Amino acid sequence: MKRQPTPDQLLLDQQLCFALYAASRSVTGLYRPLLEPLGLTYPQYLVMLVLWEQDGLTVRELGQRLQLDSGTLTPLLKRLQAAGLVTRQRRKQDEREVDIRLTDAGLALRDQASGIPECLAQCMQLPLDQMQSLRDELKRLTQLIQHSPNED
Amino acid sequence: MKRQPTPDQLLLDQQLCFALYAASRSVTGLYRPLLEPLGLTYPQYLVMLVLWEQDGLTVRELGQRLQLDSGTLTPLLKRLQAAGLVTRQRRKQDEREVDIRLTDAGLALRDQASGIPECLAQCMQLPLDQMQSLRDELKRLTQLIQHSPNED
DNA sequence: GAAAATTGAATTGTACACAATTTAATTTTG
DNA sequence: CAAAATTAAATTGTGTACAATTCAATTTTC
Repeated sequence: MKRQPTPDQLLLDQQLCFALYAASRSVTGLYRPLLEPLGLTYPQYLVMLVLWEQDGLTVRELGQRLQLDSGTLTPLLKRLQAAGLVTRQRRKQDEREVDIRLTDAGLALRDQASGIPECLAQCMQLPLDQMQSLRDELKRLTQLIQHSPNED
Repeated sequence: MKRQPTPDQLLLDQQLCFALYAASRSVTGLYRPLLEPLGLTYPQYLVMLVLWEQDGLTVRELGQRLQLDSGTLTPLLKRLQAAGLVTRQRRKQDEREVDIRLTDAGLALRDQASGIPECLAQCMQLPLDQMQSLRDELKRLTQLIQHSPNED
């Protein structure tokens, strides 16, 4: 009455998906103590990265950049607004769109954040070129998935 | 009065972390339609993978395997219990520990899930050897982070 | 140009993540 | 062996994710 063994493909350690999931949460965990002094969570930090790069985007444009929908972004942006880092305002040209803009405090935070990437590279103990090639492989994978027939 | 440009290291597309975060959510999205017929979410599927491999683990042991804490696992396991896939029972030897065991239905679900890994490999459009090497790089990264002095 | 379709945010509801606290059971120690 | 320390789950509270719906503002179409 011996139970069938689990086929190899269902073993946790074989799964690319779990390796991704675990690595992603691990790296987010590295950011936590670095972002805490800035009063940001990791997804909030991503939104700030986008805005530091290009200010005055709509919720939709932020969502395209980060692959997040309004159900995630709306409450997140309200928290950033409550923290005094961004403003939210309906656009004159099209009142359906909400313009997200950095406040002075939001822009100023960029200087405080500027050391984080280097600090993280240290924490990861991974040579720069390996980090870059891993990053590029992951970007390629994401592209493949999002342009595949299953995801549209 | 031109604003300072954002330094390269703060650009979203430079970030390994964002590549990881986006890839992880993308891949989870591929699972969603495959898991929906089984009535499982992706983290629930991971728990089932562990139990199919080794039944009768405690919450703590599951947490070690998946790197999740009881705050995440307790409600998730209650949902799996409500779905009739697992049982939760205090251990006789040590009543602090809760033993998680597959029901017959939980074990039977393994057969339904057996096609998923292959189906996913197809979806990802990535050669098997590349999937494996990417997986191993990610596992190495996770190891590095978890054994680094910052994470203990 | 008004009805119909589309679009962009917001809202609602479910399910993670994870820090922090609580509770109960077991171990360790004086 | 009893008080103190430790451990394992559960609970509480905050913040994502994301599907689905709603609502208001535009566009399209007849």
